[in-house]
Amino acid sequence: MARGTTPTRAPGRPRSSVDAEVFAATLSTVHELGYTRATVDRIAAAAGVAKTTIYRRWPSKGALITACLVDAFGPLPLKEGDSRAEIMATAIRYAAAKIGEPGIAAAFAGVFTDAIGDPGLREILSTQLQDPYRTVLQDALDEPEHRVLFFIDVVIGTLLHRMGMTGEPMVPTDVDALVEMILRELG
Amino acid sequence: MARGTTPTRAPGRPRSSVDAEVFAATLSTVHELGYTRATVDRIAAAAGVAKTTIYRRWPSKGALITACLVDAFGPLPLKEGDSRAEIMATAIRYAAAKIGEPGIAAAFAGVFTDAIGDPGLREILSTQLQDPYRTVLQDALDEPEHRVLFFIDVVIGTLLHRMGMTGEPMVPTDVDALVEMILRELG
DNA sequence: GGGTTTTCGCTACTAGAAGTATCGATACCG
DNA sequence: CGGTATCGATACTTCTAGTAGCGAAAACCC
Repeated sequence: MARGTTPTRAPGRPRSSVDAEVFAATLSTVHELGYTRATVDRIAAAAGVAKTTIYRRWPSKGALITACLVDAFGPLPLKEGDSRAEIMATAIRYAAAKIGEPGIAAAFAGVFTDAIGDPGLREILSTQLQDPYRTVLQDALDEPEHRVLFFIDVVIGTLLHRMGMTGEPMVPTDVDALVEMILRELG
Repeated sequence: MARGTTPTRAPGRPRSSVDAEVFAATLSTVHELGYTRATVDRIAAAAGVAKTTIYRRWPSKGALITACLVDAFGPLPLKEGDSRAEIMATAIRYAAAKIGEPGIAAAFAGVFTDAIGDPGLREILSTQLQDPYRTVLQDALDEPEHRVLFFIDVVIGTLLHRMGMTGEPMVPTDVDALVEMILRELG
C-alpha cells in the first residue's frame, strides 16, 4: 500500500516543476519594482514561463505572493531543549533576518493591503502564513493563543513598519532591543 | 505688515473648500471597499466633486490618502505637566483609537504599500505623517531620535498588523498589554 | 507506433483603474 | 464689464488583472 506521493499517476502531461523559478522571479521583481508595479506579466517573463502557466497554478496575484512568502519563510529553526527565552529570541531574529531579505517586506506589505477588503485573501494569509507559526509557538512556548498572537503582532508589525518607512531592514542594535523587550514581556 | 493667511488674494476664481468632504469620502470609501478598490472616481463621486478637482489638489492617489491620514490623526493631545510615562501611555492609546477608526488602517496599509517602490511617496509619508509626531515625542519624552523611532515602529506596526490580519481593532486588553510593555521599555 | 489526456507557450481579448486633456460655465476681483 | 483661475463633465491614453482559445508537446496506456 506504499503509494508514496503519487497515489496513481494522473493521466496527461505532468506539470513542469517551475515553482522555484517563479518564486525567485517573484521576489526579485517585487524587490526591484515594488508590489504594485511587479505585474504578473513581468514576473512570468522573469521566470521564463507564460503568464497563463502562473494563473493555472495560483488563482490570483495575491495568492501567488502569499505562496511565495510561505515558501520563503519555511519552518522555524527551533532546537530541542531550548528554553522559552531562547526559543523566542531565535524566532524573533529569524523573522528579522527573513523580513530583511530582498523583496520579502514589499511582498508582505502588498499582500497585506490586498487582503484588506478581500476576505478570501485574508483567509489564505492567516491560514497559510500565520497559523503554522502560531501553533508551533503556542506549543513550544506553552503560552495561550492570544498571547502568541500578540507577540506575532508586535514582532512582525514592528519589523514591517521599519522596512516600510525606511526601506532598510532594522539594524542589529534595534533587533536586540526588540528581543529584550519581548523577553521581558514573556516573563 | 499683518497680511494674515492671504498675503495678496490670488486672481481668478477661488478654490471651493471641499477638503473636508473629500477626506470624509476618502475614509468611508476606503473603509467600505479597501484601498485597492477605492478608486479616485468613486471617492470623487462620494464627495460630490469631479475627479479632475481632486487631481488639481493632490498629485496622486497616494498623496491624497496621505493627506487624509495627516488630517485624520491631527495633533497629539498632550497635557502639560504629564510625566513621561503618562505622555507615552496617552500617545499609545491615542494611536490605538485612531487606527481603530473606520478606514484609517486600510488607508495606512495601502499608502504604505505604494510607498515601497515609490520614493517620492515614501518621502511624503515620512515627512508629513511621521516626523511631526517624532519631533513632538522627542521633545516631550526627552529621548534620542532613534529611540522614539523605535517606539513608533513598535506601536504603529503592532496596531496595523493586528488590523490587517484580523480586520478588527486591537481589543482594550491587548492595548493595555502594549502600553505596559512600552512603559517597561521606556524605563 | 497510435490514441488519450493534460499541460505548455502564445496571442488576443475584456474589464477596470490611474492619470491627462479639453472645454464651456462659473466665481471672484478691479 | 474684462481678466483670471477654478469648476464639472466628457473623452481619452496607458497599464494591469484575469480569461479564452489555439496548436504543440509531453507523458501515459494499448
